[in-house]
Amino acid sequence: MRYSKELLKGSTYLLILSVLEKEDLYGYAIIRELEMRSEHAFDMSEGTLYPILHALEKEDYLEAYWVDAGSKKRKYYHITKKGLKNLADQKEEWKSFSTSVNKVLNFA
Amino acid sequence: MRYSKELLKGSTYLLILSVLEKEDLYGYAIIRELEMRSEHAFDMSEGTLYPILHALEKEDYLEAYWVDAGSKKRKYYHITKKGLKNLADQKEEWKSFSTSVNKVLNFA
DNA sequence: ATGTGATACATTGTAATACGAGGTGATTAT
DNA sequence: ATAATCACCTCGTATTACAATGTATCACAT
Repeated sequence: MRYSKELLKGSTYLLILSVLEKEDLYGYAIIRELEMRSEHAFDMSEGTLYPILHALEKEDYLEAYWVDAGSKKRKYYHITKKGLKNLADQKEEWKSFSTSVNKVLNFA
Repeated sequence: MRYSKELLKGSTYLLILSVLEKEDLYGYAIIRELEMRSEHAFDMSEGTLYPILHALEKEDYLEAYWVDAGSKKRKYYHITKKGLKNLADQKEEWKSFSTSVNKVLNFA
């Protein structure tokens, strides 16, 4: 990560759901997509991603299905209605949060 | 806090140093100042603030001195040169971080 | 005078977080 | 052949923020 991991805390769920908003992706591809969109600011480790995907699935924000790619197996994740709702909420929260930080920093 | 505490993680050091950039303040006043600047978005608890102040002092980002206010004692904190440098770095990091999040969210 | 809320400092235990380290196995490029 | 990449996973650890709790003073109303 280009950022101190501390600063990143709390935004990973948002980032992952956001990447899955428009298309289903499997774990490894999510990492690549995040790298691309953030221009390598967010190079998430697998040890971070997989547990979060499992947690999001458990909360019914994501649904998983396996797809055969030759002899390899990929686990695709699809965002649910509940997940979309949560994503919208988290986006709002992010906007509000960053606005508040900027106020404190006098960037307003 | 108006935000999930998770989202806030990692920005508290930045927020506190930022409040002390222009003037010395004591713990309780830092909380009030943060509340004011953020329009009550950040209502930091004392259990969060004091340990962080001690940590910032230990790292020589802050210097503390006691001031008598009647029979009450207030512990004022002054930001050091090293602290100002760190604050500048953290501000840059914050700008860069929020830009990257916005890229991923397609707010760009 | 008594109690309540605000002021002002502090510590301790706990849950959540992100990640490094480690593991398995297949595929592709050198 | 063998190194790198792809693709999944788990476990242990350090860090974080906070609720809970404690001490003591002060202002103000009852």
